[in-house]
Amino acid sequence: MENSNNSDKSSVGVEVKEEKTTISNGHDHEEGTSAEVNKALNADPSAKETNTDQYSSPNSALKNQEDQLKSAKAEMGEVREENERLKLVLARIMKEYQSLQLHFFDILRQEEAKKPENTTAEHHDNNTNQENEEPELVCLSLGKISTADKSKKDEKKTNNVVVITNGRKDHNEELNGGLELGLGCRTSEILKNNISSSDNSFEEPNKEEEQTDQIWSSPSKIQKTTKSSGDDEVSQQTHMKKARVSVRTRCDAPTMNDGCQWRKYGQKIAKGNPCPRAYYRCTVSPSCPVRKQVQRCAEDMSILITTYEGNHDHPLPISATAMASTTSAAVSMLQSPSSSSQPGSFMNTATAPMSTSTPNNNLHGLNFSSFHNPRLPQNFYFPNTSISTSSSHPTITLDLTSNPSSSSHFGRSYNSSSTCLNFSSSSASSWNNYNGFNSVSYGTTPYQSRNYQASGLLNNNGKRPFQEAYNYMNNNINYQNINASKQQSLTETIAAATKAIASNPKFQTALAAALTSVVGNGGSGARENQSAGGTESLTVKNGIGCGPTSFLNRSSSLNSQQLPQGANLGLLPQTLLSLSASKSATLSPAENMDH
DNA sequence: CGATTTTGACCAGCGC
DNA sequence: GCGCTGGTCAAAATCG
Repeated sequence: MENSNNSDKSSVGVEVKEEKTTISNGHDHEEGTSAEVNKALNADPSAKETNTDQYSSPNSALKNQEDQLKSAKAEMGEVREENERLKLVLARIMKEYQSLQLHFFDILRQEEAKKPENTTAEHHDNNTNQENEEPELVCLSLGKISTADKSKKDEKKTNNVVVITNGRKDHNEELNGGLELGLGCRTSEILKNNISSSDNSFEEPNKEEEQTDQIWSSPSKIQKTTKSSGDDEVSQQTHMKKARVSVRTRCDAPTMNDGCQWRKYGQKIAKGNPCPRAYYRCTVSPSCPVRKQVQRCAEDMSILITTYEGNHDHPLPISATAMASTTSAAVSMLQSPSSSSQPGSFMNTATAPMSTSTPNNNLHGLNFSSFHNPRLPQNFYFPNTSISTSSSHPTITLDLTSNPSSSSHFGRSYNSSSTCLNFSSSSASSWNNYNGFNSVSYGTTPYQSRNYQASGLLNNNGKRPFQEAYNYMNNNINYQNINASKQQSLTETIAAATKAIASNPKFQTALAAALTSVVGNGGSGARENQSAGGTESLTVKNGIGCGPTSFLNRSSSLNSQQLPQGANLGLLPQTLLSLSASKSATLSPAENMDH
């Protein structure tokens, strides 16, 4: 629409210009010699008449030109009017769309209200472990009810919690207002800190990257290791808590192979867990600040909790990009400011705090901006997502362990190692692997030669709405093909995906259920608007009929960053698929893969 | 022999 | 200020 108008204007502009040229010629003619005039008159009677008129009225030529100019202006006016009409139409469409969305959400909420008990019970079960481990942690488990730990400690920290609860009335306002499935966050230290440092991240990619760096840097460590770099940086980082991404997976191996090279530098018995916590640092680059902690879940030894911290300062191996993407997506949720005023940016990796300290985009780990174009936000869908806003480190937990009972696409197997968590492959294939579509062994690194196999990484609650939606996506999008043809136009891919998704009632049904679980549960409520550029909100983007799941979603306002942006393995319920055609065309192959 | 792991010591932040 | 806890350091041990 906009383009057509522009072209119209453009053509009009050309006309006017030509007219001016004509006028100019007329002027020249007017100033020509009488001989020239006579010659012209003799040559063409009609011209003679015309020129005679000109002679009879020296300004007649100009008047003609002025008439033409007027007509051109009138034409321009028409074009403007047309443009205005189109704008009005667009506005009306948008209004209607929003209205329909609201209506849709209302219906979902109503449906959800009919079955709150089941949801509550389920949610509680699924989050038991996390709550025990991390009392301060409030779950954003999509499709589930989050339950805060009842301990006094938790109560004291209520204000620091990010909560997404089921169908709370107080969330309705936000929901209605912005059509967002925002991950409400109240006075979260994390968000505040991060947001404060990344307010502009959506507008200025470069700044975002810088901010990201700050965010992901370890304050204490940096103080030690970069004292020479300047007090300013240190002080800045000191008050900025670094974000962490914790991934819970079922894994028999001592550690999960995420494709990166790690060296163990310490081990401790942490309070409340008989299992020692191992500390690893990235050895790909001697100066790489990335750390990870690995610890078994006290309640379920089969669950491995891997916590990533910091951002890589070096290119990452392909095998490491998948996990990086996942964590980046998670971090984006953690770091990006929520904003009900920012439709379309639910889980946008572009807002993640990953910084690209190196020009190389192959960063991994927590430096997600690298793998993906920082300017190209990406959305992800994580099955179980929790955010801990402990004062020390904002942490987002991706629970990939859940429910063994499920089946089908999210199938996982605890007992066998046949279902692999393949971080060595591309994000696209990783997606498939997560869903049990593929079983690919990890790529090995010099020191991690074991063929680690993590099973049951995906939550497989077959009844979980978002998962169903996600399943649908997997079934309808050939990620493998996408991966194989990385150079394929992303536009085509997205278009195909969009078409498939939007046109399929099954997906819509799943989506509706997903919305119910998130929106209907008041998922948008708890989170306050942290800044204008918020990207944490779950936004339902229009068009494609792909509401809350903005897997492919991109919001123009989000294009900027760095946040770590990424990809994914994870399943962020909120982000499945909100497409913007105009943007999709700009996606890179890497992103394509991710999607 | 170089890289990694182990493990006790040390340090810093936080709560009381 | 003190104790607890998390996190890191670094020497020694181990591995390939």
